[in-house]
Amino acid sequence: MVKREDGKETRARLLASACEVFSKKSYRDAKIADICRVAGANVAAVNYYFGDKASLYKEAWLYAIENLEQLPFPKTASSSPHDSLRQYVHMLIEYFASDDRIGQFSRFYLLELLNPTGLIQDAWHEMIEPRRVELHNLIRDIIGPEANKQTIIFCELSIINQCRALVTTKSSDLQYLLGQSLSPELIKQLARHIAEFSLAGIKAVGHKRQA
Amino acid sequence: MVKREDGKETRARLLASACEVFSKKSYRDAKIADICRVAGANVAAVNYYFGDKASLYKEAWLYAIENLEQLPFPKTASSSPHDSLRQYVHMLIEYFASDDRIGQFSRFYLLELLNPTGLIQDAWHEMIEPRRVELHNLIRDIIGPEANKQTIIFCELSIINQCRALVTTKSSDLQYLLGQSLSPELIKQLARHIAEFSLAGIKAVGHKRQA
DNA sequence: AATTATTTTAAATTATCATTTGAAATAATA
DNA sequence: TATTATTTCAAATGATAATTTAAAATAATT
Repeated sequence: MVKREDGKETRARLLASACEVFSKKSYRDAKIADICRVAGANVAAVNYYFGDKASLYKEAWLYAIENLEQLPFPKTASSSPHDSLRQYVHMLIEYFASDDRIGQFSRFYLLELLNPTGLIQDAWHEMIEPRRVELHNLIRDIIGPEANKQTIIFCELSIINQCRALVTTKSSDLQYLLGQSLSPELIKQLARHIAEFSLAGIKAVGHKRQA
Repeated sequence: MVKREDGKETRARLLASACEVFSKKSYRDAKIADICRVAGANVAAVNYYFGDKASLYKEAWLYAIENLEQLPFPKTASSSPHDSLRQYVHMLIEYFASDDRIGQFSRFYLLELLNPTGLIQDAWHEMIEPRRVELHNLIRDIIGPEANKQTIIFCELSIINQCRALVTTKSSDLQYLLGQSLSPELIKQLARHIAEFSLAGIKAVGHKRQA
Protein backbone atom coordinates (compact mmCIF):
# COMPACT_ATOMS: atom_id res chain seq x y z
CA MET A 1 0.00 0.00 0.00
CA VAL A 2 3.10 2.20 0.07
CA LYS A 3 4.28 3.34 -3.36
CA ARG A 4 7.53 5.23 -3.19
CA GLU A 5 8.63 6.81 -6.44
CA ASP A 6 12.21 7.79 -5.66
CA GLY A 7 13.52 4.44 -6.80
CA LYS A 8 12.47 5.09 -10.38
CA GLU A 9 14.84 7.98 -10.55
CA THR A 10 17.82 5.99 -9.29
CA ARG A 11 17.01 3.32 -11.81
CA ALA A 12 17.00 5.87 -14.62
CA ARG A 13 20.29 7.36 -13.49
CA LEU A 14 21.81 3.89 -13.50
CA LEU A 15 20.63 3.29 -17.06
CA ALA A 16 22.10 6.58 -18.24
CA SER A 17 25.47 6.06 -16.59
CA ALA A 18 25.55 2.47 -17.83
CA CYS A 19 25.24 3.81 -21.40
CA GLU A 20 28.03 6.25 -20.72
CA VAL A 21 30.44 3.81 -19.08
CA PHE A 22 29.71 0.83 -21.33
CA SER A 23 30.23 3.00 -24.43
CA LYS A 24 33.61 4.15 -23.13
CA LYS A 25 34.91 0.81 -21.90
CA SER A 26 34.04 -2.69 -23.03
CA TYR A 27 31.55 -4.81 -21.11
CA ARG A 28 34.37 -6.54 -19.30
CA ASP A 29 36.33 -3.40 -18.52
CA ALA A 30 33.35 -1.40 -17.31
CA LYS A 31 33.08 -1.91 -13.57
CA ILE A 32 29.81 -1.88 -11.71
CA ALA A 33 31.51 0.36 -9.20
CA ASP A 34 32.25 2.90 -11.99
CA ILE A 35 28.67 2.94 -13.19
CA CYS A 36 27.33 3.36 -9.68
CA ARG A 37 29.80 6.12 -8.89
CA VAL A 38 28.72 8.04 -11.98
CA ALA A 39 25.08 7.47 -11.07
CA GLY A 40 25.67 8.44 -7.47
CA ALA A 41 24.35 5.13 -6.24
CA ASN A 42 25.53 2.28 -4.06
CA VAL A 43 26.99 -0.79 -5.78
CA ALA A 44 24.14 -2.90 -4.46
CA ALA A 45 21.73 -0.80 -6.52
CA VAL A 46 22.58 -2.74 -9.68
CA ASN A 47 21.55 -5.98 -8.09
CA TYR A 48 18.50 -4.36 -6.53
CA TYR A 49 17.15 -2.87 -9.76
CA PHE A 50 18.49 -5.16 -12.47
CA GLY A 51 19.63 -8.39 -10.86
CA ASP A 52 23.08 -8.46 -12.37
CA LYS A 53 25.55 -6.74 -14.67
CA ALA A 54 24.41 -8.56 -17.81
CA SER A 55 20.79 -7.53 -17.31
CA LEU A 56 21.81 -3.95 -16.69
CA TYR A 57 23.77 -4.04 -19.95
CA LYS A 58 20.80 -5.34 -21.86
CA GLU A 59 18.32 -2.89 -20.40
CA ALA A 60 20.70 0.00 -20.94
CA TRP A 61 21.08 -0.91 -24.59
CA LEU A 62 17.33 -0.99 -25.12
CA TYR A 63 17.10 2.30 -23.24
CA ALA A 64 19.66 3.84 -25.62
CA ILE A 65 17.71 2.64 -28.64
CA GLU A 66 14.42 3.96 -27.30
CA ASN A 67 15.99 7.37 -27.00
CA LEU A 68 17.58 7.18 -30.44
CA GLU A 69 14.35 6.19 -32.10
CA GLN A 70 12.87 9.57 -31.30
CA LEU A 71 15.48 11.10 -33.60
CA PRO A 72 14.81 11.96 -37.24
CA PHE A 73 16.06 9.70 -39.97
CA PRO A 74 16.91 11.10 -43.42
CA LYS A 75 14.06 10.28 -45.76
CA THR A 76 14.84 8.75 -49.10
CA ALA A 77 11.95 10.54 -50.76
CA SER A 78 13.11 14.03 -49.89
CA SER A 79 16.07 14.18 -52.25
CA SER A 80 18.13 12.16 -54.70
CA PRO A 81 19.34 8.75 -53.52
CA HIS A 82 22.85 10.16 -53.62
CA ASP A 83 21.98 12.92 -51.20
CA SER A 84 20.14 10.45 -49.00
CA LEU A 85 23.25 8.36 -48.64
CA ARG A 86 25.31 11.44 -47.92
CA GLN A 87 22.83 12.40 -45.24
CA TYR A 88 22.86 8.90 -43.84
CA VAL A 89 26.63 8.82 -43.46
CA HIS A 90 26.75 12.31 -42.03
CA MET A 91 24.04 11.42 -39.55
CA LEU A 92 25.92 8.33 -38.39
CA ILE A 93 29.22 10.12 -38.04
CA GLU A 94 27.91 13.33 -36.51
CA TYR A 95 25.72 11.54 -33.99
CA PHE A 96 28.53 9.28 -32.96
CA ALA A 97 31.06 12.06 -32.71
CA SER A 98 28.87 14.32 -30.60
CA ASP A 99 29.71 14.45 -26.93
CA ASP A 100 26.19 14.92 -25.64
CA ARG A 101 23.61 12.38 -24.51
CA ILE A 102 22.83 11.41 -28.10
CA GLY A 103 26.48 10.69 -28.76
CA GLN A 104 26.61 8.36 -25.79
CA PHE A 105 23.51 6.50 -26.82
CA SER A 106 24.69 6.28 -30.43
CA ARG A 107 28.10 4.99 -29.53
CA PHE A 108 26.68 2.41 -27.18
CA TYR A 109 24.13 1.32 -29.78
CA LEU A 110 26.69 0.96 -32.54
CA LEU A 111 29.28 -0.62 -30.32
CA GLU A 112 26.93 -3.50 -29.61
CA LEU A 113 25.90 -3.64 -33.25
CA LEU A 114 29.48 -3.87 -34.47
CA ASN A 115 31.05 -5.84 -31.64
CA PRO A 116 28.19 -7.86 -30.23
CA THR A 117 28.67 -9.13 -26.71
CA GLY A 118 26.03 -11.77 -27.28
CA LEU A 119 24.26 -10.49 -24.18
CA ILE A 120 21.32 -9.07 -26.08
CA GLN A 121 20.33 -12.22 -27.90
CA ASP A 122 16.64 -11.91 -28.76
CA ALA A 123 16.33 -8.15 -29.10
CA TRP A 124 19.47 -7.79 -31.22
CA HIS A 125 18.09 -9.03 -34.54
CA GLU A 126 14.76 -7.30 -34.35
CA MET A 127 16.34 -3.98 -33.43
CA ILE A 128 19.04 -4.20 -36.09
CA GLU A 129 16.98 -5.44 -39.02
CA PRO A 130 14.80 -2.36 -39.62
CA ARG A 131 17.90 -0.16 -39.71
CA ARG A 132 19.62 -2.56 -42.08
CA VAL A 133 16.65 -2.54 -44.42
CA GLU A 134 16.71 1.25 -44.55
CA LEU A 135 20.35 1.22 -45.60
CA HIS A 136 19.74 -1.58 -48.10
CA ASN A 137 16.99 0.45 -49.71
CA LEU A 138 19.26 3.45 -49.93
CA ILE A 139 21.89 1.37 -51.68
CA ARG A 140 19.37 -0.23 -54.01
CA ASP A 141 18.10 3.21 -55.00
CA ILE A 142 21.60 4.14 -56.07
CA ILE A 143 22.43 0.97 -58.00
CA GLY A 144 19.02 0.54 -59.54
CA PRO A 145 16.11 -1.85 -59.07
CA GLU A 146 17.92 -4.84 -60.54
CA ALA A 147 20.63 -4.64 -57.88
CA ASN A 148 22.09 -7.94 -56.79
CA LYS A 149 21.31 -8.92 -53.17
CA GLN A 150 24.88 -9.90 -52.33
CA THR A 151 26.24 -6.72 -53.84
CA ILE A 152 23.95 -4.69 -51.60
CA ILE A 153 25.14 -6.52 -48.51
CA PHE A 154 28.78 -6.10 -49.50
CA CYS A 155 28.17 -2.37 -49.90
CA GLU A 156 26.43 -2.27 -46.53
CA LEU A 157 29.51 -3.82 -44.96
CA SER A 158 31.80 -1.38 -46.72
CA ILE A 159 29.86 1.62 -45.47
CA ILE A 160 29.29 0.43 -41.94
CA ASN A 161 32.86 -0.65 -41.51
CA GLN A 162 34.19 2.69 -42.67
CA CYS A 163 32.06 4.40 -40.06
CA ARG A 164 33.30 1.93 -37.49
CA ALA A 165 36.57 3.79 -37.20
CA LEU A 166 35.06 6.54 -35.12
CA VAL A 167 33.26 4.24 -32.77
CA THR A 168 35.66 1.43 -32.09
CA THR A 169 39.00 3.17 -32.51
CA LYS A 170 40.34 4.90 -29.44
CA SER A 171 40.36 8.59 -30.25
CA SER A 172 44.03 8.88 -29.38
CA ASP A 173 44.86 6.20 -31.97
CA LEU A 174 42.64 7.82 -34.54
CA GLN A 175 44.41 11.10 -33.91
CA TYR A 176 47.73 9.39 -34.41
CA LEU A 177 46.65 7.87 -37.73
CA LEU A 178 45.20 11.16 -38.96
CA GLY A 179 48.18 13.14 -37.73
CA GLN A 180 46.00 15.79 -36.13
CA SER A 181 43.46 16.32 -33.37
CA LEU A 182 39.82 15.46 -33.91
CA SER A 183 38.21 18.83 -34.50
CA PRO A 184 34.53 19.02 -35.50
CA GLU A 185 35.75 20.27 -38.86
CA LEU A 186 37.91 17.18 -39.36
CA ILE A 187 35.01 14.93 -38.40
CA LYS A 188 32.90 16.65 -41.01
CA GLN A 189 35.59 16.20 -43.65
CA LEU A 190 35.89 12.54 -42.78
CA ALA A 191 32.12 12.10 -43.08
CA ARG A 192 32.24 13.82 -46.46
CA HIS A 193 35.08 11.56 -47.54
CA ILE A 194 33.26 8.37 -46.51
CA ALA A 195 30.11 9.49 -48.31
CA GLU A 196 31.86 10.30 -51.59
CA PHE A 197 34.14 7.29 -51.41
CA SER A 198 31.16 5.04 -50.83
CA LEU A 199 28.97 6.59 -53.52
CA ALA A 200 31.67 5.97 -56.10
CA GLY A 201 32.24 2.49 -54.73
CA ILE A 202 28.57 1.57 -54.89
CA LYS A 203 28.24 2.75 -58.45
CA ALA A 204 31.34 0.85 -59.52
CA VAL A 205 30.39 -2.51 -58.04
CA GLY A 206 26.75 -2.03 -59.02
CA HIS A 207 27.70 -1.58 -62.66
CA LYS A 208 30.23 -4.39 -62.59
CA ARG A 209 27.61 -6.83 -61.26
CA GLN A 210 25.19 -5.98 -63.96
CA ALA A 211 27.80 -6.21 -66.69
CA MET B 1 77.22 -26.21 -17.16
CA VAL B 2 73.92 -27.99 -17.86
CA LYS B 3 72.14 -26.72 -20.93
CA ARG B 4 68.76 -28.35 -21.42
CA GLU B 5 67.06 -27.49 -24.69
CA ASP B 6 63.55 -28.81 -24.04
CA GLY B 7 62.46 -25.52 -22.53
CA LYS B 8 62.92 -23.70 -25.83
CA GLU B 9 60.25 -25.86 -27.36
CA THR B 10 57.71 -25.20 -24.60
CA ARG B 11 58.40 -21.51 -24.94
CA ALA B 12 57.77 -21.66 -28.68
CA ARG B 13 54.54 -23.59 -28.19
CA LEU B 14 53.38 -20.96 -25.72
CA LEU B 15 54.07 -18.18 -28.23
CA ALA B 16 52.13 -19.98 -30.93
CA SER B 17 49.11 -20.71 -28.75
CA ALA B 18 49.19 -17.18 -27.40
CA CYS B 19 48.83 -15.91 -30.98
CA GLU B 20 45.94 -18.26 -31.50
CA VAL B 21 44.06 -17.51 -28.30
CA PHE B 22 44.73 -13.76 -28.21
CA SER B 23 43.53 -13.44 -31.81
CA LYS B 24 40.31 -15.28 -31.00
CA LYS B 25 39.55 -13.52 -27.74
CA SER B 26 40.62 -10.10 -26.58
CA TYR B 27 43.55 -9.61 -24.23
CA ARG B 28 41.21 -9.46 -21.26
CA ASP B 29 39.08 -12.43 -22.27
CA ALA B 30 41.98 -14.69 -23.15
CA LYS B 31 42.85 -16.67 -20.04
CA ILE B 32 46.35 -17.83 -19.26
CA ALA B 33 44.81 -21.20 -18.50
CA ASP B 34 43.42 -21.35 -22.08
CA ILE B 35 46.76 -20.55 -23.64
CA CYS B 36 48.55 -23.11 -21.53
CA ARG B 37 45.96 -25.77 -22.24
CA VAL B 38 46.39 -25.24 -25.98
CA ALA B 39 50.16 -25.31 -25.59
CA GLY B 40 50.00 -28.39 -23.39
CA ALA B 41 51.83 -26.61 -20.61
CA ASN B 42 51.27 -25.85 -16.97
CA VAL B 43 49.91 -22.40 -16.03
CA ALA B 44 53.12 -21.60 -14.22
CA ALA B 45 54.97 -21.84 -17.52
CA VAL B 46 53.87 -18.33 -18.51
CA ASN B 47 55.43 -16.87 -15.44
CA TYR B 48 58.49 -19.04 -15.86
CA TYR B 49 59.18 -18.07 -19.47
CA PHE B 50 57.70 -14.61 -19.80
CA GLY B 51 57.15 -13.17 -16.35
CA ASP B 52 53.53 -12.22 -16.81
CA LYS B 53 50.59 -12.11 -19.20
CA ALA B 54 51.41 -8.68 -20.61
CA SER B 55 54.95 -9.71 -21.53
CA LEU B 56 53.69 -12.88 -23.15
CA TYR B 57 51.29 -10.77 -25.20
CA LYS B 58 54.04 -8.47 -26.34
CA GLU B 59 56.46 -11.24 -27.24
CA ALA B 60 53.74 -13.17 -29.05
CA TRP B 61 52.90 -10.14 -31.17
CA LEU B 62 56.53 -9.64 -32.17
CA TYR B 63 56.75 -13.37 -32.87
CA ALA B 64 53.72 -13.10 -35.18
CA ILE B 65 55.27 -10.20 -37.05
CA GLU B 66 58.61 -11.95 -37.45
CA ASN B 67 56.81 -14.83 -39.10
CA LEU B 68 54.74 -12.53 -41.29
CA GLU B 69 57.73 -10.58 -42.48
CA GLN B 70 59.04 -13.62 -44.31
CA LEU B 71 55.98 -13.40 -46.55
CA PRO B 72 56.00 -11.68 -49.94
CA PHE B 73 54.45 -8.27 -50.42
CA PRO B 74 52.94 -7.24 -53.76
CA LYS B 75 55.39 -4.97 -55.55
CA THR B 76 54.15 -1.76 -57.04
CA ALA B 77 56.53 -1.96 -59.94
CA SER B 78 55.31 -5.30 -61.25
CA SER B 79 51.93 -4.13 -62.54
CA SER B 80 49.61 -1.16 -62.75
CA PRO B 81 48.85 0.67 -59.49
CA HIS B 82 45.28 -0.62 -59.82
CA ASP B 83 46.40 -4.22 -59.86
CA SER B 84 48.78 -3.57 -57.00
CA LEU B 85 45.91 -2.37 -54.86
CA ARG B 86 43.81 -5.36 -55.85
CA GLN B 87 46.68 -7.61 -54.88
CA TYR B 88 47.14 -5.76 -51.62
CA VAL B 89 43.51 -6.17 -50.60
CA HIS B 90 43.42 -9.80 -51.67
CA MET B 91 46.57 -10.48 -49.73
CA LEU B 92 45.13 -8.91 -46.57
CA ILE B 93 41.83 -10.72 -46.83
CA GLU B 94 43.17 -14.08 -47.89
CA TYR B 95 45.86 -14.10 -45.24
CA PHE B 96 43.41 -13.12 -42.56
CA ALA B 97 40.77 -15.57 -43.64
CA SER B 98 43.08 -18.52 -43.84
CA ASP B 99 42.84 -20.95 -40.98
CA ASP B 100 46.46 -21.95 -40.95
CA ARG B 101 49.38 -20.56 -38.98
CA ILE B 102 49.62 -17.52 -41.23
CA GLY B 103 45.98 -16.70 -40.65
CA GLN B 104 46.49 -16.74 -36.91
CA PHE B 105 49.54 -14.53 -37.07
CA SER B 106 47.83 -12.14 -39.46
CA ARG B 107 44.72 -11.82 -37.35
CA PHE B 108 46.73 -11.24 -34.21
CA TYR B 109 48.90 -8.68 -35.96
CA LEU B 110 45.96 -6.75 -37.37
CA LEU B 111 43.93 -7.00 -34.19
CA GLU B 112 46.60 -5.14 -32.29
CA LEU B 113 47.02 -2.72 -35.16
CA LEU B 114 43.30 -1.92 -35.25
CA ASN B 115 42.43 -2.23 -31.57
CA PRO B 116 45.66 -1.45 -29.77
CA THR B 117 45.90 -2.68 -26.22
CA GLY B 118 48.64 -0.21 -25.50
CA LEU B 119 50.77 -3.09 -24.28
CA ILE B 120 53.21 -2.90 -27.15
CA GLN B 121 54.15 0.75 -26.77
CA ASP B 122 57.60 1.18 -28.27
CA ALA B 123 57.49 -1.47 -31.00
CA TRP B 124 54.01 -0.53 -32.21
CA HIS B 125 54.88 2.59 -34.22
CA GLU B 126 58.01 1.27 -35.82
CA MET B 127 56.33 -1.95 -36.89
CA ILE B 128 53.23 -0.24 -38.23
CA GLU B 129 54.77 2.71 -40.06
CA PRO B 130 56.59 0.85 -42.86
CA ARG B 131 53.38 -1.01 -43.74
CA ARG B 132 51.42 2.24 -43.69
CA VAL B 133 53.89 3.88 -46.02
CA GLU B 134 53.56 1.03 -48.48
CA LEU B 135 49.79 1.46 -48.60
CA HIS B 136 50.12 5.24 -48.83
CA ASN B 137 52.39 4.86 -51.84
CA LEU B 138 49.92 2.53 -53.48
CA ILE B 139 47.14 5.06 -53.00
CA ARG B 140 49.31 7.93 -54.23
CA ASP B 141 50.14 5.97 -57.35
CA ILE B 142 46.45 5.69 -58.12
CA ILE B 143 45.49 9.29 -57.43
CA GLY B 144 48.58 10.82 -58.95
CA PRO B 145 51.70 12.56 -57.61
CA GLU B 146 49.85 15.69 -56.53
CA ALA B 147 47.65 13.69 -54.15
CA ASN B 148 46.62 15.47 -50.99
CA LYS B 149 48.12 14.02 -47.79
CA GLN B 150 44.83 14.02 -45.88
CA THR B 151 43.01 12.38 -48.76
CA ILE B 152 45.54 9.58 -48.77
CA ILE B 153 45.05 8.98 -45.07
CA PHE B 154 41.28 9.04 -45.40
CA CYS B 155 41.57 6.43 -48.15
CA GLU B 156 43.88 4.37 -46.00
CA LEU B 157 41.24 4.38 -43.26
CA SER B 158 38.52 3.43 -45.71
CA ILE B 159 40.45 0.45 -47.01
CA ILE B 160 41.74 -0.80 -43.68
CA ASN B 161 38.37 -0.45 -42.02
CA GLN B 162 36.64 -2.41 -44.75
CA CYS B 163 39.11 -5.23 -44.24
CA ARG B 164 38.51 -5.00 -40.53
CA ALA B 165 35.23 -6.82 -40.88
CA LEU B 166 36.92 -10.16 -41.29
CA VAL B 167 39.27 -9.70 -38.40
CA THR B 168 37.22 -8.08 -35.69
CA THR B 169 33.75 -9.37 -36.47
CA LYS B 170 32.89 -12.72 -34.94
CA SER B 171 32.49 -15.11 -37.86
CA SER B 172 29.03 -16.11 -36.70
CA ASP B 173 27.90 -12.48 -36.86
CA LEU B 174 29.51 -12.01 -40.25
CA GLN B 175 27.70 -15.07 -41.48
CA TYR B 176 24.44 -13.65 -40.19
CA LEU B 177 24.99 -10.33 -41.97
CA LEU B 178 25.98 -12.03 -45.21
CA GLY B 179 23.16 -14.53 -44.98
CA GLN B 180 25.42 -17.45 -45.80
CA SER B 181 28.37 -19.42 -44.51
CA LEU B 182 31.89 -18.16 -45.06
CA SER B 183 33.15 -20.30 -47.93
CA PRO B 184 36.55 -19.60 -49.47
CA GLU B 185 34.66 -18.55 -52.60
CA LEU B 186 32.64 -15.97 -50.66
CA ILE B 187 35.80 -14.62 -49.05
CA LYS B 188 37.29 -14.20 -52.50
CA GLN B 189 34.20 -12.39 -53.72
CA LEU B 190 34.31 -10.09 -50.71
CA ALA B 191 37.97 -9.34 -51.37
CA ARG B 192 37.13 -8.55 -54.98
CA HIS B 193 34.29 -6.31 -53.85
CA ILE B 194 36.48 -4.37 -51.41
CA ALA B 195 39.16 -3.90 -54.05
CA GLU B 196 36.79 -2.59 -56.73
CA PHE B 197 34.78 -0.52 -54.26
CA SER B 198 37.97 1.06 -52.97
CA LEU B 199 39.53 1.70 -56.37
CA ALA B 200 36.44 3.61 -57.44
CA GLY B 201 36.37 5.42 -54.11
CA ILE B 202 40.00 6.47 -54.33
CA LYS B 203 39.59 7.81 -57.83
CA ALA B 204 36.48 9.75 -56.88
CA VAL B 205 37.90 11.48 -53.82
CA GLY B 206 41.24 11.96 -55.53
CA HIS B 207 39.65 13.86 -58.38
CA LYS B 208 37.37 15.83 -56.09
CA ARG B 209 40.34 17.03 -54.02
CA GLN B 210 42.18 18.24 -57.05
CA ALA B 211 39.13 20.00 -58.43
C1' DA C 1 3.65 10.41 15.25
C1' DA C 2 3.39 5.45 14.23
C1' DT C 3 3.55 2.05 10.76
C1' DT C 4 5.42 -0.19 6.92
C1' DA C 5 6.94 -1.16 2.34
C1' DT C 6 10.93 0.72 -0.34
C1' DT C 7 15.27 2.09 -0.89
C1' DT C 8 20.07 2.80 0.48
C1' DT C 9 24.24 1.49 2.71
C1' DA C 10 28.61 -0.62 4.40
C1' DA C 11 30.44 -4.76 4.94
C1' DA C 12 30.69 -9.72 3.96
C1' DT C 13 30.84 -13.27 0.66
C1' DT C 14 31.95 -15.43 -3.84
C1' DA C 15 33.95 -16.07 -8.17
C1' DT C 16 37.37 -15.55 -11.40
C1' DC C 17 41.87 -15.31 -12.66
C1' DA C 18 46.77 -14.09 -12.52
C1' DT C 19 50.69 -15.01 -10.02
C1' DT C 20 53.76 -17.41 -6.83
C1' DT C 21 55.73 -21.32 -4.35
C1' DG C 22 58.19 -25.23 -3.31
C1' DA C 23 58.45 -29.86 -4.29
C1' DA C 24 58.98 -33.37 -7.92
C1' DA C 25 60.56 -34.70 -12.41
C1' DT C 26 63.75 -34.44 -16.08
C1' DA C 27 67.79 -33.99 -19.10
C1' DA C 28 72.54 -33.04 -19.61
C1' DT C 29 77.00 -33.83 -17.97
C1' DA C 30 80.86 -36.01 -15.21
C1' DT D 1 75.25 -43.81 -11.83
C1' DA D 2 75.53 -39.48 -9.21
C1' DT D 3 75.16 -34.68 -9.63
C1' DT D 4 72.93 -30.53 -10.75
C1' DA D 5 70.82 -26.94 -13.29
C1' DT D 6 66.30 -26.78 -15.80
C1' DT D 7 61.83 -27.58 -16.31
C1' DT D 8 57.21 -29.06 -14.88
C1' DC D 9 53.56 -29.55 -11.70
C1' DA D 10 49.65 -29.17 -8.25
C1' DA D 11 48.39 -26.42 -4.93
C1' DA D 12 48.57 -21.95 -2.43
C1' DT D 13 48.18 -17.10 -2.53
C1' DG D 14 46.59 -12.50 -4.02
C1' DA D 15 44.02 -9.15 -6.48
C1' DT D 16 40.04 -7.56 -8.54
C1' DA D 17 35.40 -7.19 -9.04
C1' DA D 18 30.59 -9.13 -8.92
C1' DT D 19 27.11 -10.41 -5.87
C1' DT D 20 24.70 -10.92 -1.51
C1' DT D 21 23.25 -9.69 3.13
C1' DA D 22 21.20 -7.62 6.81
C1' DA D 23 20.83 -3.49 9.11
C1' DA D 24 19.71 1.47 8.69
C1' DA D 25 17.34 5.16 6.45
C1' DT D 26 13.57 7.01 4.00
C1' DA D 27 9.03 8.21 2.03
C1' DA D 28 4.29 7.34 1.80
C1' DT D 29 0.30 6.34 4.29
C1' DT D 30 -2.53 5.90 8.61
